[in-house]
Amino acid sequence: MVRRPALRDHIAAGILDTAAAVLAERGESVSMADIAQAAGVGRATLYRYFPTREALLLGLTRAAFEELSGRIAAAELDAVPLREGLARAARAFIAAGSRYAAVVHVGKTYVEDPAEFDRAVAEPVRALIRRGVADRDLRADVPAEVLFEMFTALLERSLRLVDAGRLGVEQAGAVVTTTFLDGVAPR
Amino acid sequence: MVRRPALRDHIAAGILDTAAAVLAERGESVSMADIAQAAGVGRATLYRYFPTREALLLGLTRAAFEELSGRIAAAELDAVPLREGLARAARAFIAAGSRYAAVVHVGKTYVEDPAEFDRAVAEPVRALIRRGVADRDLRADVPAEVLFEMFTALLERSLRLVDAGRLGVEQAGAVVTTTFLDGVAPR
DNA sequence: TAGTGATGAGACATCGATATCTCAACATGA
DNA sequence: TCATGTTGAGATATCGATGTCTCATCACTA
Repeated sequence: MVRRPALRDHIAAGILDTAAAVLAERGESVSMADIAQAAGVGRATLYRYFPTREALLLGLTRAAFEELSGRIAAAELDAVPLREGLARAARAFIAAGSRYAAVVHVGKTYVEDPAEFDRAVAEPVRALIRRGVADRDLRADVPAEVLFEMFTALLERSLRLVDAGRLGVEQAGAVVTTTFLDGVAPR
Repeated sequence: MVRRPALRDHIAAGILDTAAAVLAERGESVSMADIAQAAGVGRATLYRYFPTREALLLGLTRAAFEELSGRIAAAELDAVPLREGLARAARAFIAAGSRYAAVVHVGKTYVEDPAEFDRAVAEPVRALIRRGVADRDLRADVPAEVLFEMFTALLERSLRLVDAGRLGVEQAGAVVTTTFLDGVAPR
């Protein structure tokens, strides 16, 4: 049985998806045995695809980076008004789902190139917020960095609610954007 | 040297404070050796005060519960307007500092009585938000549970910024309350 | 100063997780 | 059917962390 490389890649991707879901749900403490069981493969097989735990985490963050950087680039955040940009950014992260959630859990320990990750994923959102402050579309009494942290805080919590089935994908993006910009008190 | 029980308790409290700070900063993966070193005591001494890791985590969540439940009770959230209540709740959690942050990191795994913790700490805030929705002081197009999650998301992120020295204690409470209620776009 | 008790350092056993290896069973293609 | 290659299960070595123990040292007190 000369299994095609494509099939092998497909299986590896499936394992990564499962690993992302398990990591996002139960945190970094999940073992290789846990991941193998969740993915429905033997532990030895898991090691054939990812020779070390580190390799698996690197593959995971790599997949998240590729998904997120692509979506953020496609969102063209610098070409649309602030509100639309924030909505697009929120949808991009929420669409990445547990891939991004897993990276948040694990931290940037296993990101291959943290500077590149920051440049392609976080920085466009930061730039959008800085522009909002400069255009007086955002409060200037709080540093733009703090506004960025508040936005990602809402985003990450919404993502967890989506994964837990407590919030729809469509709603999540809207809740994040409107809460961030307008707050939850009726105007 | 017949050391007084009071002194022993004081040392134990100091160890818990250090453990809370280390856990809040580096997550649940910190070892007993890490905590002992951070607290400036020998590893054997640490085990004399807390015979197991579980005992230490239990002591930690217990201290956080006592601090938080006291502050929440004193805040009398049901006796003040919504905005003031949210501000008081935010200040209560921020004042607890790394004690609360550590519990967030560890989860409720080591909370002695999760139901009691919820009743005395989370539920008063939930009730405040439900009242806000009922009084039409808060948006009704999103479940109160989701509003609660957004509030705690902002709160926990602000707490981390305070611990990291990127936000002042006074500012943090104001940022959480105003962002949650009014958003960050100028009205 | 002598005695009591706490401390820190280090040795040690144990446990769980990572990582490696072998082997029997199985699926696919010739 | 046969050969090839993949898989799962289990045995094993290794490693780090937990938890236990001893002992020399030190601080405080009588």
